[in-house]
Amino acid sequence: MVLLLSSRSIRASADSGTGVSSTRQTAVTSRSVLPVGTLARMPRLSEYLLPTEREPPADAEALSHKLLVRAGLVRQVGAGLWSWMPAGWRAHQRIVQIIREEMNAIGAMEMLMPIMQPAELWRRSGRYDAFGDELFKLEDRKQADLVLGPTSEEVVTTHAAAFVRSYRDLPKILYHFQTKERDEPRPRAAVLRSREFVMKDAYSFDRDRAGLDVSYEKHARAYDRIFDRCGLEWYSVEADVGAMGGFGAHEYMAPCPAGENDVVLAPGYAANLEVASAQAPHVELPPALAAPEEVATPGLTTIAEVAGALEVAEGALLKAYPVVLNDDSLVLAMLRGDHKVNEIKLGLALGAQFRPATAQEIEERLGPPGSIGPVGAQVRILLDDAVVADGGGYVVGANRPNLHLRGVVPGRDFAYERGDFRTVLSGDTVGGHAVRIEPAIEVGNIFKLGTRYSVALGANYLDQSGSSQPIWMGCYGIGPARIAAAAIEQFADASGISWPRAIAPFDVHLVSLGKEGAEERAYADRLYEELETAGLQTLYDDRDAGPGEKFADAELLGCPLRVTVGRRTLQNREIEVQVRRGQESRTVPLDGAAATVFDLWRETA
RNA sequence: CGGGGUGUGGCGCAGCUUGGUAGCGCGCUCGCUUUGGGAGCGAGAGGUCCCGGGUUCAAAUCCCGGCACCCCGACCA
Repeated sequence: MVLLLSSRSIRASADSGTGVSSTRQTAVTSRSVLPVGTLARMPRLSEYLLPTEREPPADAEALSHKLLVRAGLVRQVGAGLWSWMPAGWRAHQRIVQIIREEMNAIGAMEMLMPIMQPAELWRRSGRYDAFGDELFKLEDRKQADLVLGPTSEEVVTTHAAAFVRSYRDLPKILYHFQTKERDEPRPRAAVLRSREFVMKDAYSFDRDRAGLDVSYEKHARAYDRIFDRCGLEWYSVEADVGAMGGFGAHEYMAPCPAGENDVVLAPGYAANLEVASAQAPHVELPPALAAPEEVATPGLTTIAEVAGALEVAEGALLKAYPVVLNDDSLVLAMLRGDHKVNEIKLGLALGAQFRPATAQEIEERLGPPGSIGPVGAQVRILLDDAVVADGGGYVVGANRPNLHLRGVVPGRDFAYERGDFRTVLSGDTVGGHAVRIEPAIEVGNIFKLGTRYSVALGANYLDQSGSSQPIWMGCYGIGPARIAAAAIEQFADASGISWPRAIAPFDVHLVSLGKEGAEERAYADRLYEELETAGLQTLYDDRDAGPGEKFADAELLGCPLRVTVGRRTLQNREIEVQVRRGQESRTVPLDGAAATVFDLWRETA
């Protein structure tokens, strides 16, 4: 019953005040099928705009891109600019409604802030420059600087500064669904990464860090419910707090082939590859020598070449990664030859911003690039945790041309600090379990901002002792379009999309076979009314088209149930119901069909 | 920003090397037939060949410049 009610509330919001429904009503009325004044109904396909295509666009790569276009859900306007077609927008709106309900359930208040924002706010927060070229900038007729908001921290914090006076005004959670504008360097895969997209962004305001933790937890629970209700396969992972600083962050990831992030997974463990840590498998080392021994490696500069020539595992080499910090000091990061530097983790390990050293800096301070190493180097050395000192000897660069050293023992032959800054590899372990790494798309994130914006924009309150304190903030985003794309990626099959029930454009795709005026049509017309009355949002394919075309379109669009009214089953006073996910069909009696279909619908995923 | 690629009817493509008045499949319109897996026959409509300049008697085709879009990488709340 709860499901029924919620589906009705979605329908009401999806249909109110749209041009589509009024156009449809006019069309329907002119056909004298429904009396004037009847509640807006679900569409008949003969009157609906569902521009399906037999072939995907030539430039589409990702499955969700191909299917979104083929199923008539989106159309491209420009690079990273997409229109949602009516059926696609219905799916999007259902996702929005789920998010809205769960946000409201944690006491968040929906509002709306403008896309266009004064540049001044962004200058005050420091992000006018920090955001870089991704920020759309423009001028109005008075030459005042404006930006198109990629997000709304500045605006919402400004409001908080104006409205929050006392600790009694806190906590608060505000959110909106608003179009975001980002001049992405590389839009891709239709709505997966676009330059303009709708985002739900929420902002929490608390008295202190403990309060922020509570708001953050509320969002984490709301997000769990949102992604579950959307029918996605998902997990939350610890995330990099990034350039924005902050006190903690989680990303909500939906695994799918077109995903842009790599996620490291093991039982009880999930992390973005950017920050993941794991145990590396042991590597066989040649025995340590009494002292490092020079070995000629003429012309050999890569790990593979040196390892091959010396007949040792690549992991028995130590790779040197020289970086220069802000204070111009050079640090030599050393890790196993078979590992790769993770620059985000390296930054965390160094506790400082850095850049790779230039060839000239390497030459001047260490030796010839290609055979640099730690022994005798007069620089700070950071040794990766995966480099173990268990009696074996490593091969390292000698800081002289065409020479390496072997039998090298860290600690004995060079001093070092420890750090974890390598990129986790498939086959590494966490808690004894091998990790797997899979692509995923980020569908949402939660982020403890702290006081960065409140301090910059003067959002303070008076605490119980009457002293002024900055508000503690968190921000929480979700991209409905990405949820739609991820759902398509996760559940599509060879025939097309297979929507999770809760976010499908329609609940039922009703197909009537036989031409206009045939017996099947009369039964289908009646069933259409009954399905609507039962509370099922039904797309009725009443077109004068062949069965193959109708079935193909229904499976492409991917509503949870396809109901077919055709002569073959009608002979036995039955209709056919196909469950889209798995494509299993069954017949059900014509009498009471709507109720049976409703029950079947409730059982779908 | 680096590398690669593509722009020809609504969609997918051929034609370009070797210049000569633009073609195929699907879709669309009309008629008839057909109706449980993108059906058949017939008749049609629809194109500034991305834009600008140049060469030439003649440019989709050759040359120069530009724009747009896609893919890989870098970047990315």
